[in-house]
Amino acid sequence: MTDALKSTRSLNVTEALRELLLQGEFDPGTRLQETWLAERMQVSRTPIREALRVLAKDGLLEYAPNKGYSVRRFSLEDIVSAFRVRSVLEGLGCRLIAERGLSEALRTTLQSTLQSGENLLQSGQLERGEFDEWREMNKAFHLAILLETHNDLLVRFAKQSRNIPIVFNGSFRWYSLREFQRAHDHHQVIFDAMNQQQPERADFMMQEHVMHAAHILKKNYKD
Amino acid sequence: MTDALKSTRSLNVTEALRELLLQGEFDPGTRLQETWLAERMQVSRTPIREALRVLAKDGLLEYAPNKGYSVRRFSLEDIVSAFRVRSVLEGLGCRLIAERGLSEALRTTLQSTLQSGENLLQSGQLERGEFDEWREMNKAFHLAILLETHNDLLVRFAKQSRNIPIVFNGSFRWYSLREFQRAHDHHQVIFDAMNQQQPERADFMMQEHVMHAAHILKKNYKD
DNA sequence: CCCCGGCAAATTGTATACAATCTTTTCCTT
DNA sequence: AAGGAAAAGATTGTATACAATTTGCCGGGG
Repeated sequence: MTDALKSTRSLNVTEALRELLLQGEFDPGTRLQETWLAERMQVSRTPIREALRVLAKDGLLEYAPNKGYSVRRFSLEDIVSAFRVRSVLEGLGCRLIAERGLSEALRTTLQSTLQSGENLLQSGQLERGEFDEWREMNKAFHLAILLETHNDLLVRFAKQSRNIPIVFNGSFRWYSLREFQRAHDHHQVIFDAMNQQQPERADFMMQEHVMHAAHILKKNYKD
Repeated sequence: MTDALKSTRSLNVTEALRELLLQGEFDPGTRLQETWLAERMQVSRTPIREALRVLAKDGLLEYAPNKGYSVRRFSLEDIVSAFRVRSVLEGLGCRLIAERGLSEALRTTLQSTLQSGENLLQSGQLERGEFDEWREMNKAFHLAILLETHNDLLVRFAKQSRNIPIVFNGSFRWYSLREFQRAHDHHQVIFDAMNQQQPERADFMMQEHVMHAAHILKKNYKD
């Protein structure tokens, strides 16, 4: 029996709370009281406390001994800094893949995501605010590269660097068709560079790609 | 009164346990039972559980719901991968500093650590296995650069990437005088590159510096 | 001999009681 | 009225009791 999806209240609460924080449900600076959360989540303080500690370690909450947890405030500078870190991490991922060459499996996966991107751009749906498919495609592209590196720490850090409210699911809300096209071009060049075993080019273009997203966010984000 | 150093049992246990793990006190794969740890640490299971969860998030322990925690096994490949990640992170740190130029404070700090390195190389103490001062100097050099970036995520990731047993305090045990000299040369070049605002060179040399340490470890580490 | 229910022991997960610390209010002093 | 100790309340930290789940063991059936 495939029971690999077993869980506990503590883990469930952690993910539920994370989602709330990423959605911006709580204003920055808000103090999160354990009893209040426990009541809201319909569990005791024990799993709440474990969740809070984990989320603080993830940088979403701030903690002071004997005083409790509060929602972290992310300045625009914090967010851009996080993008910069992510850019070198994902850049390294591309470099590692390019050095050893694309596996058949990864080539197939990436070509599939590129095709999805192509289709989405043709359909014109992207102008009507239907971002979900694009988001999914984009996530698949970036994650496939990361996983293929087989570098646990790289994957962990790259994932963690996206755990930021408002930004967590991409800044596509501000993308024009032109921007989607540019992102798609980036994806294609990155694929091409890895496919031709050009580590430097793959690394550089991925950094460019990530930092361009940061640039767009910087232009539109009002704090 | 300076009571900024207040703490809790949970935090103390976390750091104590982390230290034990980094020192290799427990064999990889060992299951860490809460009651056993609680007895050994002279506290109840509550702070133990919080510590275990944090250390699992740090990658030092593995966790399975309803089954508990066990000591993670680090293969040589895992360790080298972690070095590669750290190299690009610290490389980015140097790049950022070099781009904006050295602050007077950082220049002073780094020159001080370089002087310490010079003195240690002259004294010949390094051959007698007195690594503590070198370790301290090295840590000060790397940390000063990271902190000056004011990039929280970068600092957090770079610190976290060193949380690996056996390696956590440098692989100086295998350094010959020649190796210490080379490391010192690297430090000087990195400083020079940042001082002359040469981001590319600073980044590259820091990566070289970190990966050279990985190379030495790879040669000597028996698993 | 193997397998596999199922009971018993051990271990983790959760709730709750109690202790320690922090925060707020009160009320006295100046 | 301002300041500040001291008590009352609220909140976090820790221990422990209880529940749920897993693990080990035993015996019966194939």
